[in-house]
Amino acid sequence: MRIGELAERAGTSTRTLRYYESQGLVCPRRSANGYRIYDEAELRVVHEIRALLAVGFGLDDIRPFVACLRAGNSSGDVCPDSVAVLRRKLAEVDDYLDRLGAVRHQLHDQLARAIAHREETCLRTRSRAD
Amino acid sequence: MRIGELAERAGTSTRTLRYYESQGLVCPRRSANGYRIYDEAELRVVHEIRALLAVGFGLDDIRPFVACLRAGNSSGDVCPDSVAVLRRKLAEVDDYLDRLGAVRHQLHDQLARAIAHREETCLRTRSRAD
DNA sequence: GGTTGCCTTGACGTTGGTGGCAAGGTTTAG
DNA sequence: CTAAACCTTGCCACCAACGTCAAGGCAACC
Repeated sequence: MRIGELAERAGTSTRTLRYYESQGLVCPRRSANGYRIYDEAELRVVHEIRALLAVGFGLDDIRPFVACLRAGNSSGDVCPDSVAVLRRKLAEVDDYLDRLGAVRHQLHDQLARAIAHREETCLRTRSRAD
Repeated sequence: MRIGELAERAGTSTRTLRYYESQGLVCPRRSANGYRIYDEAELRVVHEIRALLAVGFGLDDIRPFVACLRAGNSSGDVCPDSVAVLRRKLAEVDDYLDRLGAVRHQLHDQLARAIAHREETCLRTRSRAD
């Protein structure tokens, strides 16, 4: 399979696939004329990459998962390095959830105060108009 | 007050203040030699900018708050445009919290499955070693 | 042999909020 | 007089994951 077909089957672009290759995530062999040739396993690798990217991982975080798949495992999750990344990412997400909750709280209060202030001003304006 | 003093008092850099000016958020007058001259009100404006940036706003979102302060209000929050931005941002944060919660859930499951798979494999390996 | 459609590499653009440097003018202190 | 400490404008670098364009090679079909 050449790059165009892989891109279509993986739901991405040829540019993206070449980028992943430049980042060492996929390593296709080349045909005599220099075209990239991919096998079915690479399709699964690209799917893994896309899935993890969608969750919010960076390409660096994804590298262990790809290595795990390429080592012959049925899932990219099961190798120690992958598990370590999963743990770290879970902790990061928990941390971010906390901070975002605090921001939500602050925004909520700020909004409530602003609205209260506006209604108060509005009432004063009306009473002056009476 | 000149740019260096304002930067120090606002806890930021001169580079940043010049950037805010290029974005139309602060408009200092100039002394005879071309130096930027800021008054105390600008310090409060910069504090407002920094506070909102810290919450995750972009400079575009902040513009109404600065205009509100500059219109003579004691708080940048109380003008209609500011309230609209606060509402929108609160909705965005709520939305992001939802998605991040879903991601957390998925990560948690993925991690649990990976660990279960590893323990299972480990048991099989041990039983073979017996 | 010309067109079409693949493929190649290379290089620049995007987004936001700065950091850093260059090359120069100003002011103040010693 | 000069050194230090300000200030000015302007431009490049950064991070990430690509998009987009350029200039060209290769393959297949009419």
